Amino acid sequence: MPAGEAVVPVALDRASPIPLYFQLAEQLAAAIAGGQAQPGDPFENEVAMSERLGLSRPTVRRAIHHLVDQGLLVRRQGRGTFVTSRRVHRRVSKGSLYEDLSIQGRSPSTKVLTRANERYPKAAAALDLDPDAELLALRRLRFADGEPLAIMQNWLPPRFNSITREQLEQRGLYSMLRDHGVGSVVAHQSISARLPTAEESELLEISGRLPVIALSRTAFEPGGAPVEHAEHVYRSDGYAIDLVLEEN
Amino acid sequence: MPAGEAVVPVALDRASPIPLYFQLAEQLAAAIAGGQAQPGDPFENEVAMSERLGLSRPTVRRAIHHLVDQGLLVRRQGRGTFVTSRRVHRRVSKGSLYEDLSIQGRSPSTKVLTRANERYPKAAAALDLDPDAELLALRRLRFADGEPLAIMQNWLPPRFNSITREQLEQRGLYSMLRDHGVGSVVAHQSISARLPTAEESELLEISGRLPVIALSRTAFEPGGAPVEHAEHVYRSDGYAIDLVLEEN
DNA sequence: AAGTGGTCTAGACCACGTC
DNA sequence: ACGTGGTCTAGACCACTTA
Repeated sequence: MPAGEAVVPVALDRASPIPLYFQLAEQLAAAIAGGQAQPGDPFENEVAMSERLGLSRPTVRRAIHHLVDQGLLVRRQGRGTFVTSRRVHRRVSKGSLYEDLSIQGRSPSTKVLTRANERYPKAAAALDLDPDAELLALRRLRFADGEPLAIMQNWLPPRFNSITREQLEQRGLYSMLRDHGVGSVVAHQSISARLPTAEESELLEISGRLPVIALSRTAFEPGGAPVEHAEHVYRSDGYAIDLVLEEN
Repeated sequence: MPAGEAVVPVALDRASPIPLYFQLAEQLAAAIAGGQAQPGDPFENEVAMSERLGLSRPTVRRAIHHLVDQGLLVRRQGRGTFVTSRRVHRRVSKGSLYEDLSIQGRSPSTKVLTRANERYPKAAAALDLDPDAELLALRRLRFADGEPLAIMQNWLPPRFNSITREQLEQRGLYSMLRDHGVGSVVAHQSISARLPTAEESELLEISGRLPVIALSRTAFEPGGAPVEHAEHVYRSDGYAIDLVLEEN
């Protein structure tokens, strides 16, 4: 048994409605994030852990598997389980979809330009609606430290009509969608580049020949129902869209 | 029992080294891909399936969970399991990292411009090597239907020095890495836009004021070892980088 | 009330890598 | 030979949805 083996103290609450495997996974993740288990350290093996915690081995396996999915742990058959190098963690990166801009250390803010019902056949088609259907159209300007950064246009099906300007300013679009029962989504996103239109140049305060990043996205609920169509335009100077991807 | 319930014929080989849950998952996925189970169709419930196939319920659960991860199935507690709308499938999209350009219907080809050992402190730093370390540097030009599309520059640690020009032309970089024992990777990728340099304009045959998409990427093995640093430049007219993302 | 997925147990045997 | 993770079983009980 190596001296550096990470044995994480865990407190389980069997009365809690939170599943045991999830309680365990969260506490192990916290130990890794907190540095109690360093990258490269061997992790306690699952048989020992199940005995120590009074859990069955499949339950412990499930918790560990959860962390492997997030990139926090690596398992090597015949060798053991190890803490991953920090930069392989995919845990945070899932959020990259809606905070995909690198505004690190800058204070972000959003201004709602318009909130209206309008027709836009292209978005309606993406949302599986009649081309003439009225959509909820949102147009927002995104700032970092007071400088304009992006124009965000979103079109939503009529079922989201109850979303107000004030709610958007305060809480963001995807927080609102959650209130409407939208849990997880899968989005198809397309990124390109072009020169800005006159209107875009004005809103983004672009003077010279700076190109913009154009992002088009349609998001779907797991069942396949379209949730949102977005067309965003970003300034390209000093900003980039960061992604964490995996390939198997 | 609804009439449209999808009951997929499955043939399992218990003598095969391929795990049962994986055999089952593959055959169910094939049935969905082949249209035997249509989007929205209710799927056979797991208890019935385990009895029909002579498998334990956890094994069947594991196969189904595998397909849920790929976005092929959705499960609703108390209701059942359903085939997902086609566009929510994440199954294929994993490959988006290395074929992330939409060259649909166009025949791609690659020309190796240079293959050399050189120093490039920025890439060396990304690869956790000494700034003065010699790296394997690859410079390739990517075509679609004979038109130049992208300049691809990659830097790799010395352990990949055995990769030759000929292998690259024929089989692509990531196929080579696989031969060197690199299975899955996690990549941090940054996408921006700018105007091309004179050299880039020439190589990509850009005449006017067309911006380019600049992509920077560093890929890591699960254990955290850096595998590759890439800096790619794409023409932005008519081309876009397509991604499938998820948010939970 | 009935049927579905969600969780959990307590074992078993196998495959792989290291000593 | 030993220890590791990988697979699999045959049950059990709970939570949620629909009728």
